[in-house]
Amino acid sequence: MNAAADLFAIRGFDGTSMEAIAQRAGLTVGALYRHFSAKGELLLDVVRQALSSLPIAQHMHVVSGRADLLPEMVTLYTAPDLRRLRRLAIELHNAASRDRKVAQLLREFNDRMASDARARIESGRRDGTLDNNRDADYAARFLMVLIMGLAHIDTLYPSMVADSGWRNYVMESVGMLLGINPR
Amino acid sequence: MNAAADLFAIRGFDGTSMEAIAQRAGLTVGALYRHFSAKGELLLDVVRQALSSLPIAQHMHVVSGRADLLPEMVTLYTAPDLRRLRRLAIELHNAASRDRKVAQLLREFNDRMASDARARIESGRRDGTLDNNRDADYAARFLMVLIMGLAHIDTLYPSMVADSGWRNYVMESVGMLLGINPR
Amino acid sequence: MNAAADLFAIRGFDGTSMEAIAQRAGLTVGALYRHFSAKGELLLDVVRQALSSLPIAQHMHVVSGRADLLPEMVTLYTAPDLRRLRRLAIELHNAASRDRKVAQLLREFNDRMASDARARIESGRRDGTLDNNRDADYAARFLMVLIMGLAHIDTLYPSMVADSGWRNYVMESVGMLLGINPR
Amino acid sequence: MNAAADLFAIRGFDGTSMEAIAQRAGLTVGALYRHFSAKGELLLDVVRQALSSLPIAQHMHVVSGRADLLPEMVTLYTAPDLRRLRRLAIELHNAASRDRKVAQLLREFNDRMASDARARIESGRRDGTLDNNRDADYAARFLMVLIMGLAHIDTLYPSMVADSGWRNYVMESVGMLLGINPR
DNA sequence: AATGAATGAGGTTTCATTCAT
DNA sequence: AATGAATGAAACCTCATTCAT
Repeated sequence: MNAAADLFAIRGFDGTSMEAIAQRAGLTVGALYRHFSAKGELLLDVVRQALSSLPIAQHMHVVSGRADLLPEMVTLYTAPDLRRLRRLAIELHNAASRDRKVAQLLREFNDRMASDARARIESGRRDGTLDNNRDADYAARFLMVLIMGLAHIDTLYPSMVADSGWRNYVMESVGMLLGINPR
Repeated sequence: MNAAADLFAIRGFDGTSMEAIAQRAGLTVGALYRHFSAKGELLLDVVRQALSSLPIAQHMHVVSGRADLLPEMVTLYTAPDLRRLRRLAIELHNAASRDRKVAQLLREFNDRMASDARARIESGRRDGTLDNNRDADYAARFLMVLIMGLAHIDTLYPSMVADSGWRNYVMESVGMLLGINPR
Repeated sequence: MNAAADLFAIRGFDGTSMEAIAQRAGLTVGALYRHFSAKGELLLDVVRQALSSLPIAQHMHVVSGRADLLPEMVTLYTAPDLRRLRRLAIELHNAASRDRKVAQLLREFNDRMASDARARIESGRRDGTLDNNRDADYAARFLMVLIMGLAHIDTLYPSMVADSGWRNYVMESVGMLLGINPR
Repeated sequence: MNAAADLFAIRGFDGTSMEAIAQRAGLTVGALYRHFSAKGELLLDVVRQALSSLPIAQHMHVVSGRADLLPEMVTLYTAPDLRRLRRLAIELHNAASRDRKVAQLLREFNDRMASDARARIESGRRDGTLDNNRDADYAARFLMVLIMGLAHIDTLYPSMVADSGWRNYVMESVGMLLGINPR
């Protein structure tokens, strides 16, 4: 599964052969088929694992409720060492537009993430961390959209990946959008 | 080329056969090869045409300089009838991560777009349309990132596509980020 | 198609690879797929051709109506040089029990054959060639069943294939069953 | 072995995997190989068992010598609940045309059956049950051929399977062929 | 005795590309 | 310029068989 995730991220689903996955995993193709009934099934499993290992998903479980962490959570996606993760995220969307099941998994995941973000925003407003009355649901989804955009940073502006000024700009922008109160 | 663009958007580059393209274009495979020396070449041409037909590119040529149009330009990407365009944009990024030449085309295009946006922002500041001192270059790129995120709206939140509240939210947010002055 | 028919008869459908068919036909596998969309389709076409080339089918078109030819028509199936045809007939039944479409083709064909035989029997009774009142429909089907049994002669009793006494016995038996009048 | 016989009858030899047999038998592939050295060996054993469980074979042992039972013995093969048996019989012939050893088993079996039938016919003539001078050996083999034809009744004329008029017709015909005296 | 993961060879199918016509 | 049959190299998948446990 690790091998598959790697290759799907590097070469895409269509560009990755079962042979290649098997080789990278140190097995034969037949062996692969004992564990995954089809290539599509393997993708599905990779998707499931990838989604739950995504930084936002991790955050959601570990640190609950705090709104002031949202800017950091978004900015996380620009980290230089997450390049593969970004590719995989895009690949997921790609697969989703071709495969019903992947699409559903993705939709469920995104809804869950948006829900969490929204809850944080609403709680932030109650405790005064946030000072902004714009629709919380839209705000939450806007953040997710932004994250998805950031996943393309490597092809859009490769030079930004290592640019700390850019990271600050992103954080600040998210803060503005949500209306985070200075300290 | 139109047929190819359609199919690349719907099924992806790998998922589209030369046979299928020929059929949709109303000719045969052999004829296709008289015009394009290889499938990759065809992709490149499709990319070139697609990039120049993208709404931003159009805007750039037609209406120059005005900063207050930026929110609209971004929001354009959420229109229900541009679904195929969004798919194609993503597919381009996909191709770029596999193909050097596509990657270069895309980089050049994005740089041009960011330049234009930046010029608008700077001009907006001079004439008072914008009231904001944050880095203009980052701002321009941020908009491009956002547009790319919006290209994923169909898989992220299909229900938002026809939601006019959402469109307003996006416009408003872009306005906030740029510091557009209420006229 | 000829190559396929040969091989299906010799090794059966499952035992015949597209590679083998291509080789025998002097082509490559890919070329085969330009003409037949799948192995099953090829089988179907072979079946169609085989059915219409079957001796009974030929007889039906050429010599119509005469009842006194029925014994010969049945006995035909024991001829030494029709071994491949017998194998193919059995293979058809085999395929029919696995594949819906083949089953339907076969059913339609058998019904047509039985109809023809029945018409001959009824006409034979009217003109006095046959002297027997047993149900004509059952009689016609019984002949078809018998033919199918004779298709197994090579595995049942290989030595009978070249035995002219046996051929006479079969003809005589069919005559008895139908009540053919000694001229 | 029972599981194997079932599956061979339903899906054919080639269409049945060792995995499937193991599963249906409630064990694993490895276990299967402890009992049968190869798939072909398993087939051979299934064939042996199937042949000895065939109705004729049973009859032969239980009720010996009587000629007047022959029509019933033949007609037995049209019973609605013997569908699987008919499929298996055909499958045996199929296997025989591919596998030497199966072919030999089948030949021996058929010779034994024909011998028995012939003995009954000859004894029937001596005791006056049968009134017919045609060659007893041919007659016996003709019955076997007929039985084989009846094995195809499900694909030839499915509607006949439950038709009691048809059963009578078959019995009567066999009676005629053998010259059974109305008691 | 039994398990079930692993192998390796083979099967069907697809497809970019070529080429005689 | 166009056709469409043909090629050859892959791709996905299956399966009889083996073998460490």
